[in-house]
Amino acid sequence: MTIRTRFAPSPTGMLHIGGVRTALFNYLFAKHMGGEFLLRIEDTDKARSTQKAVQVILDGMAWVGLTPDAPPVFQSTREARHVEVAMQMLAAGRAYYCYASPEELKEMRETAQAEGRPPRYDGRWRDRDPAEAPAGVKPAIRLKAPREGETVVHDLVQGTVRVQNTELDDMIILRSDGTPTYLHAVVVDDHDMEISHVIRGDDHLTNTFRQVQIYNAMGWEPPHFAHIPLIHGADGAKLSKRHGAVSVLEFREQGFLPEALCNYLLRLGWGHGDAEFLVREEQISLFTLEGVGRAASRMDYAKLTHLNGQWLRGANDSRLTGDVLARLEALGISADAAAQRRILTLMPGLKERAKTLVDLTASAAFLARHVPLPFEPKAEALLTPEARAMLARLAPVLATTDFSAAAIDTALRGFAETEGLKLGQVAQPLRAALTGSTMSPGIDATLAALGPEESLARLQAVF
RNA sequence: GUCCCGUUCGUCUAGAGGCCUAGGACACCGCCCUUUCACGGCGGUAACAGGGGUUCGAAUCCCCUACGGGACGCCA
Repeated sequence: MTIRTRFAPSPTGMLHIGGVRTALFNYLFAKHMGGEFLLRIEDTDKARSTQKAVQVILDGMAWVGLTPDAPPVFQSTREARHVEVAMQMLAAGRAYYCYASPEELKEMRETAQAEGRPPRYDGRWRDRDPAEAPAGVKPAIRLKAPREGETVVHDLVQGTVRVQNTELDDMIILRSDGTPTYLHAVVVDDHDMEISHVIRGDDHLTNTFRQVQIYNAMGWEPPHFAHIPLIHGADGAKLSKRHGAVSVLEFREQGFLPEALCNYLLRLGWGHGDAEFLVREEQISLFTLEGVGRAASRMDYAKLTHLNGQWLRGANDSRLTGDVLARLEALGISADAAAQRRILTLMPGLKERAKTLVDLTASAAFLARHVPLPFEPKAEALLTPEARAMLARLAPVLATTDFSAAAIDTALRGFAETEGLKLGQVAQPLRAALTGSTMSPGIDATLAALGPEESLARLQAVF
C-alpha cells in the first residue's frame, strides 16, 4: 500500500504556524516512508474563502519548502461527489432525512444540558416515515450512527481511544441546502485521494469517531490516524495573536529563515535523543510518529531565535546578502554596487553576530551609508579630541598597507605599540569612526571590506 | 455539564522497571577566550504534579485526586 498523507488547511487569510507544523509532520512522515504528500484546500466556506487567502497558503508552503507531490485539490470542486456519497448512504439505509428545525435542535441541546446529559440530537427522524415530513421543509441528511457498542480509533500518537456510541449522535452529512458538511467532505476526499495516514491536530480527535462511522457506513477502510498536540502560547493557552507572531508571514518579516522555523517546529513536540539541529534530510530519515509527544507544547520564541542564529551562521553568503539588500531597500537605504560588494565580503563576520535577518540588516547598514555617518551616542562618545587626533596619525599608516585583513591587523598592532596604547584603545575609536557604532565584525575585516578609499574618507570625516 | 486527551528543570525534550547521583538544548548566572559585539569553551542554579498501590526495585506499570488542554454547530 502506498503511503499518502495530506495537509488540509482552510483558506482563512493566513497560514498559522500550527498548520505549518502539521504540514511538516505530514511531509516528513510521507517522505520517511517513501510515500507522497498532498495538499487539499478546504474552501467549502464560500464566505471566507478567497483566491488571495489560497495564495497565502501556497506561498507559505513554498517558503517553508513543503512542496506537495501533486497539484492541490480544492474541496469546493468536489461537492457533487460529496452529495453522491450522501445519497448512496441514504439509499443503503445508513442515513436518513431529518426535518427538525433549528429551534427544535436548540431546544434539544438546552434541555439535555440542563439534565446533565451531553447535548445531542435525539434521533427523532431516525425511524420516522418520511411521509410524515412537514410540508415545505427542506431536510438535512443525517448519518444513521450505531446506537450500541463503541467506536474505536487506533491512533498512532494517542494510542487506542474508544468512546461509547451513546455519546455520539447522528451527525448531519448534507445540509438542508444540499451542501456537504466539513466532517463528511473530509472523509469522502480522504478516501478518494487514497490518503493512508491522516495526521492532524488533536482538536480533531473527537471528530474522528464520527468520521470513522462514515467510513464504516460506506464499507470503506478508514485510514490510519495520528492526532498531534496543538501548539500553545507561553501561558499555556491555545496559540493566538496575543502571544506574538502566529502567521508564517510574520516570521518571515521578523527575519527568520524557513529552515530554522521548520527545525524549531519539528523539535516542538517531537524529539530524537539529543538531536537539536537537523537539516531536512536528517529530519526525513529520523522522523517517526512514535517520537511525537502527547502533550501540547509551548511556543518559545527565544529558542527559535537561537536556532535561527545557528542557521544564519551556516547559510550561504550571497543568499543572505540578497535578503539584506532587499531589506535595506525597504528601509530606504539603497546600496550601490560597491556597497553590495562590501556587504558580501563582510558577510562571514556579519552573520556570525546576528540572530535574525533583521539584526543582520541593521548590522550591515553602515556598509551602504555615506560619509556624514549617523553615530550612535556610544560611538560618538568614543570620538574624543584625543581619539580623533590618534586616528589622524593612524590613517597614513593604514594607507601604506594593501588593505588586506592580515596587513591591517599587523599595521594596527604595530601602531598601537608605537603609540603606547592597547589594541582596544585604537580599535574602538576606529570602529566608531568607520561604522558609527560600537560593535561590528573584527576591525581588520571591516576595514578590508570597506576598502581604502571609503575607509580613509570616513576617517577624514572625523579628524 | 458530558466525553476524550495530557502532566519530567521557567520552556522544548531524553528516559519504554534496575544504565538516573534524572541527560541534552534554550533562557538565566559566573568564569575563560577577546580589538567591540557575537561565536566558542568551562562551570552553576533548576524537574519526575500529589497520594495510594504492584514489585526485591518505579520517572517508567495500575488506581485516585488536582491541575491543564481539547471536543460537544445545518463552522472548518
